[in-house]
Amino acid sequence: MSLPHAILTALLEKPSSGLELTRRFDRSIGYFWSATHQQIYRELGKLEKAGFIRALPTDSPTRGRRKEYEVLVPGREELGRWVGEREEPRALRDPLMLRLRAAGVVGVGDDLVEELRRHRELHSARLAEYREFQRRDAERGHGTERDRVQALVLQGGIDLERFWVNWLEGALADLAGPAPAPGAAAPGASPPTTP
Amino acid sequence: MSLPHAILTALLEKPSSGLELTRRFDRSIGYFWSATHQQIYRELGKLEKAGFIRALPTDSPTRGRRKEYEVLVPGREELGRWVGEREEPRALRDPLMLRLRAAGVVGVGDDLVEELRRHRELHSARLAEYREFQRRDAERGHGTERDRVQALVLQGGIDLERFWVNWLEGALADLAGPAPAPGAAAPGASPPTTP
DNA sequence: ACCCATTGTGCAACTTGTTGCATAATGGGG
DNA sequence: CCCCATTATGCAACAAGTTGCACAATGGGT
Repeated sequence: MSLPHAILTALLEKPSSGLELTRRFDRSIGYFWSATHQQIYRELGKLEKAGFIRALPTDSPTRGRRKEYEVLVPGREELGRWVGEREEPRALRDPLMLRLRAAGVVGVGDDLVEELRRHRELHSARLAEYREFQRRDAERGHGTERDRVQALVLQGGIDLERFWVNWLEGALADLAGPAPAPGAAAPGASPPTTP
Repeated sequence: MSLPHAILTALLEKPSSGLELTRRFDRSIGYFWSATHQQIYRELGKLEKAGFIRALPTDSPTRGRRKEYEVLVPGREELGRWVGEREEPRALRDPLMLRLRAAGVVGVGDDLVEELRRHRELHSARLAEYREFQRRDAERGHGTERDRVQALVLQGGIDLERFWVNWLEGALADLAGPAPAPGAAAPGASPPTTP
């Protein structure tokens, strides 16, 4: 149950409309918690009904109309409670590693190697982007706890991207190196499982 | 749509029953793709209906009875197709970083610091465990492509755990260092958002 | 005045993942 | 022989996340 709390955090950092939140979830917050606009609108509805947030009062109807939300006291309290909770680290779920493992059984094809390269580039680009954010943040210095914490989280994002780039680099080197069978890549080594 | 392919991979590596699969998903495979037994049984049903796997023939009813599955040719083909697919890296979703960021707004409490320490220990323990696997695997050497690929994936797991340990280490140092306000930890710095 | 791309909100249907529970076979201990 | 813990499969209800689409306002271009 993290999405509502992600939204509360975002709204506390800066009151926003649904679309604005969506945009922010594509940037800073989205680096470690992604969400589609649908999820966000739905959750905003629930949070409002629960009395955790409210839409800034406005005249006229709301449909198709920008609606800005702010966090109410109970919302802030709920967030504080949640921050102190105990929760197990969530089990990793990564399709790329899974595909690599599958390739160990059915054979590593050129497509997969290409895909590994592509991912390396993507992660590399993101790493550069994050580094740029870090550079800009550094100029303003981190005085408040909030600044320091955000810097920590950003550092986490950077380290994580670095992990991916390094690991993919190693994987590509390993796959290209030890078995450069001339001609085409060797398909599965064992005969079909089924008679 | 990764779960069915994770199961196909596991079954190709070694034909198993539902419960066995569940166990294996708690170990090697589960390091990068977790699944509960419910998910697995449901998916086994679907895969069988789709003609990708079959239960080894047996007399007598099946209820409460061990049922072993093996992959059929179409299943292997489907897996091969999937391995070559193009897929975007999945957006990260990590509650711990989220909580830290939330703490930047509502204040970093002792509970959260304790939680960070706990996670560091957990990741540290897992790192040790993976290293042990690696040591054991190294003895048998990696001859086949399959062995080499599994070693790569394991290396990924290790690097990832190492990332966590290091980052948490840094975070704890940073939180403990720069602002050791005597007495209790300072709660939220700014006044409530709402009047 | 009209078109239309953009911004913004939202519903509905679907897939995926989780939780709690029910039920059947099996084999060892008293 | 019966109890019961363990192994094993499974249903049902729910929660979370995704996809596709619909619709309303706005503002610039022509």
